[in-house]
Amino acid sequence: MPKKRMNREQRHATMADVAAHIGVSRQLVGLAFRNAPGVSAETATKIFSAAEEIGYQPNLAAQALRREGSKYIGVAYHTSHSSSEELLPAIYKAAEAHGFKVILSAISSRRSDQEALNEIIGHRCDGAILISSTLSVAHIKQISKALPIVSLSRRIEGVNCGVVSSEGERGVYDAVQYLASIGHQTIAYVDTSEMLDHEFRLQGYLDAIRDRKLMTRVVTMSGDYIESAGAEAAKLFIGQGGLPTAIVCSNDQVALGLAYKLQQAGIKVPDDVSIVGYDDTVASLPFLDFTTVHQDADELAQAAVKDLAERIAGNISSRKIYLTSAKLVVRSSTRSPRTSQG
Amino acid sequence: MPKKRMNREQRHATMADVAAHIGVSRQLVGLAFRNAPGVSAETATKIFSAAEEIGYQPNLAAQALRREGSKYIGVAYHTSHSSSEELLPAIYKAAEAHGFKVILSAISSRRSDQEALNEIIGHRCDGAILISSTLSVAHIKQISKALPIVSLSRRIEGVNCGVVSSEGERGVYDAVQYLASIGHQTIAYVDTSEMLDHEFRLQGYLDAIRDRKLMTRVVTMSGDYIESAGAEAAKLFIGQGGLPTAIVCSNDQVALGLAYKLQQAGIKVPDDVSIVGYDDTVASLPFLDFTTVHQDADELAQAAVKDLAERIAGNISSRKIYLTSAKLVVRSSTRSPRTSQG
DNA sequence: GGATTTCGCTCGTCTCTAAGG
DNA sequence: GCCTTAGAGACGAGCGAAATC
Repeated sequence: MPKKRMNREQRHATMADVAAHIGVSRQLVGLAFRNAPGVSAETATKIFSAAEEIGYQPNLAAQALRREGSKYIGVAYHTSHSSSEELLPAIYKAAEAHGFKVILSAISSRRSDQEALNEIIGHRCDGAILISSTLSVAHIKQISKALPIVSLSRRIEGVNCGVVSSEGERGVYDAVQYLASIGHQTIAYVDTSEMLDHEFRLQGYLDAIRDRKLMTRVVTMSGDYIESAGAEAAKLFIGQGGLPTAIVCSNDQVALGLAYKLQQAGIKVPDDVSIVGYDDTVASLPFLDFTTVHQDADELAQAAVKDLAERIAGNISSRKIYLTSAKLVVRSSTRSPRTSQG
Repeated sequence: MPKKRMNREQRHATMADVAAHIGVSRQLVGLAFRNAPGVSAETATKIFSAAEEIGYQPNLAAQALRREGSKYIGVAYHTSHSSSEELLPAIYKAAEAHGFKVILSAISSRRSDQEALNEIIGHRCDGAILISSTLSVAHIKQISKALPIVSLSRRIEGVNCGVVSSEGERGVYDAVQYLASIGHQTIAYVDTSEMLDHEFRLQGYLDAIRDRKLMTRVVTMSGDYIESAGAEAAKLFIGQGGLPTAIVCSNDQVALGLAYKLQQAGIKVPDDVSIVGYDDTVASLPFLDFTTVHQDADELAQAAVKDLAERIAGNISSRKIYLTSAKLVVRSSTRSPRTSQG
């Protein structure tokens, strides 16, 4: 004897409940919640206070189903990337400003990009932001036919989607120029080949070194954990004897691993060696206070959401790339090199 | 002249499309996708391959709307907590095993617990897991009337919800006992008063110190960033002269900040001072290799999801607490103290 | 007649009953 | 009995059109 319906107390309130509570039609409640014109101010207040009283919250599934667009933006991101800490809140905010809600879909070693994307499609998101996605170009190309896509932190080519990334070549270039300007002659770079878009940051290093007519010294790492990549790099620098006076890293986590390991070996930062990171995530922690290249989460998020919103509206359909600012922030992990003595 | 309907190509495929494609009824497709009995194996394969071909993905909104239960579990979590990295994938997995999908809802300085929860309610999740929620007891109490709740990493009292947390008192107790057993006499503890459930870990320290008849030395920090709390604690230890031979921290991030700052001051870990963390997040990074207390993300996630699933099924309605294992993992940040010399 | 309110159909799926091969 | 279809009524809200004051 299955009961047809839960009793009133136990189920969630609906528009009809709100309407019945104050004796108006369900549709009128709907208009009020959509801020549609045609609801008198007086009635609106009555409706909202009644909704509050009985604890009404709009059913998002019903809205998404009925609307022509779901008004959702799907965001696929890696739980293990520290940059998400800043990025996700920024995306929430930017999405809200454009009238979208956010559906997060996590990627991890146990949950593939594809699974994350399927969930986004299942929710009928109007568009998706893929953060640091490693899906193949062909695959993203195919997906982008069904759904507007923005690739964040990966400058994918050959796909008609939005591409948003910080201008790594500029940021690293500036960092190297700065180091050279305060007297550094041997400036090394720690490259992490598995990191997306690593090549642009590396290029910035190479360009600056060329312009300054210095010697390049690039250490390329491929570790899983990026902090560990920095630590491994430290071993190489120590082992090879000639320690450079400055080291630029492809990201903050690498810089942390590097600095930690160097200091453990009795090499002081910045006294013996200057270190520069990238991203301004952990670098901004007061006890580290690393010089780094700041990429602004809000700027990235706003560019991504704005482009996506326009794609959803049908105003863009070709590839478009946005490079957001990458600004050198000088803190206490860098200083002029010691004047070499005897 | 607004068009009533997008043309077939541009909208997402539905069950009806799949059915039409192979000339069966829409209902049969529904049965197949629900793995309901009454579909021949042959037909099932035809249906699934047709679905694949035309790119059909079930509309989650429609499912959630129609079903008695949405089969969603909402998870509210802080983007800035590193423990989420492991926990979220573990929750996805556990939820799937119980037939639930996961809806993530981020909490940050720009998005309150309340907003996160409203989204979860809006999706009509059947239950919610609140990770490290700082909502008031009264508030959670109220929410738990509308929705089964599990509090993860916060041992909330006075609310009829599931409570899952690692057995911090045991883990820290074991850590201190271990340090004492290898010869340490002065063992300090860094407490972070703003961290949820910090008191249980502290209690483990106090109990072990009492049992070993040693002196307590607790440094209580209240910083925003927990790595910074560790760094600040380092300053205190250095300033106060008498450095302990071992320091136990309330979590790994504190241990990292502490170790970094101590080494910067020329104090070697573990030669001069042994350090123990808690959580086994960053502690497991190879270059750190900190001794720590491991709390198992899968164990936490499974306990949380299982309890929640039973609450949803109506089998539990009172408060129930699960303490998951907290195991000391000895790595290279601890060793016997130097024998003191004149 | 303009502001306010209501009607009626619809989104895609589930679920139930009844019945056909 | 097996597998399959038909038909119909939800679920909760959106939205164009019609009705009311």
